[in-house]
Amino acid sequence: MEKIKILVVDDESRMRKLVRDFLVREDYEVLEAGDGEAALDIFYKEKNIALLILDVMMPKLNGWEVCREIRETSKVPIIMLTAKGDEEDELTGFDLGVDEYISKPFSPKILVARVGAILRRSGKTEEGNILSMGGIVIDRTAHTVTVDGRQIDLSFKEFELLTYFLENEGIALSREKILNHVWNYDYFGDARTIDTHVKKLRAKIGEKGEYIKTIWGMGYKFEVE
Amino acid sequence: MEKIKILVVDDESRMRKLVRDFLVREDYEVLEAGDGEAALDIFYKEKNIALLILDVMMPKLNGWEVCREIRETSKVPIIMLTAKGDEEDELTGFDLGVDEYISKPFSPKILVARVGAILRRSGKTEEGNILSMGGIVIDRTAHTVTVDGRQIDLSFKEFELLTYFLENEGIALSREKILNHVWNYDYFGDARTIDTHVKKLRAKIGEKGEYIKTIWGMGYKFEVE
DNA sequence: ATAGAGCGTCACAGATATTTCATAAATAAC
DNA sequence: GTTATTTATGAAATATCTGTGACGCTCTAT
Repeated sequence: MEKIKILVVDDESRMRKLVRDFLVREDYEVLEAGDGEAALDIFYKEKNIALLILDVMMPKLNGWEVCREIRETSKVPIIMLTAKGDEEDELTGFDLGVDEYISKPFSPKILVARVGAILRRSGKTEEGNILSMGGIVIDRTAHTVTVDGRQIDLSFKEFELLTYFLENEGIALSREKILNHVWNYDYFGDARTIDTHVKKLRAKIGEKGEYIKTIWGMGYKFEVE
Repeated sequence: MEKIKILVVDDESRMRKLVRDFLVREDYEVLEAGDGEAALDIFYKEKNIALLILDVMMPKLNGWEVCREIRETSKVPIIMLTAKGDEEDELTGFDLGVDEYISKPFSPKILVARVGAILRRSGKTEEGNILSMGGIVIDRTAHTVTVDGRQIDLSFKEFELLTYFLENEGIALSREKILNHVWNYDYFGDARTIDTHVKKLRAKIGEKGEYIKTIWGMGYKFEVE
């Protein structure tokens, strides 16, 4: 099983190292960025980053700016680090969609505990890695899918696509959005390739295929009635 | 739309009242319990409680015990209130599956912000992507429209057009303006096509079609009497 | 080397939406 | 009231989009 990836962004390498050490001890995989721009680069390039730890004070793009940018396209959990225990800052953060807020200096134990809690909550942790809806069960850890209890074989892309649909139940997804998430964000190909995968997916999940609805002129939507 | 229910548990009624006041102001529905047992009673009896706010120090069952009990059967978000800024307590809490941890004395603003953040995270709050007027509800996220609760099917253009109308309620819109916004800026066709779309829209939304008013010699206006 | 799976592309048919057009109805101006 | 202009309507003509099967490319296991 792959390790859970955490991106730590801080301009002080000493601080990054400190955080990294504690996280690595808990068996996370830690990526580092020294400023906001680098953070965005890594975030978009690297797939499956489970959590961001962002320092507020940084050159180029500060923590809030990175947060805002990321939130345009992703719901990845974000923990903010800030030097002051300033209440206003904290409020700004929650508005932007920050999940946690830890003020320096912090105890590493607290950091680790919060990281654990937040990952547990977002279902990205070893155990609770199951997505289930309308009789479709996706076990991300085992990389298996069952429909009404019967296991079905999906290719890698099909698996990713179905997962993306389940994660966004009830939300209309444009082809572009799907491409950006299931394929690489800089994928430069025919959007119609999605159609083909949707077709196969629908065929493989049988009657549940109806849950994948076509929104004419727009894209698709997964919806369980 | 029903209000979001929050259960506040604290043995000090003064504290409950304080918390309640701030939450009610944010339009949540607040239930109260004065001790752990009462909390469990209410939690199991009442349905759809979206969030628990638990004081740690309470008679009968304390906050940790209530939390453990609840976690046997539910993943409802839990915020813990504790008097001391004790780190050990906080760590205990995260292990038990506490979602947030606020130490007294706290600023009500922070409380409200965290409640908002946690509910947003758990997807219990309807995102602000809903336009509603005079019984017409447009959910941009799901790309659906309901009229008096009944869902209706709209084509892409119809959807865009209706959205544009709702966004500009009470404002007279020239055909040119409509073309520029709903169609492309460089659309190179007959403005009469709007008439056709308006006709269809009116037909599809039934009696509410009267809200789309014709302004003779000028264009249209969406207005709820 | 070969067969097979996965993936992306393409073309075509069928489905659906959009636009245009002719005509009827409504409104304003005189 | 009559005329000129504007809008509503239904139907027909276009345009656009999606579903589908086929094909080729790449990678992997044999």
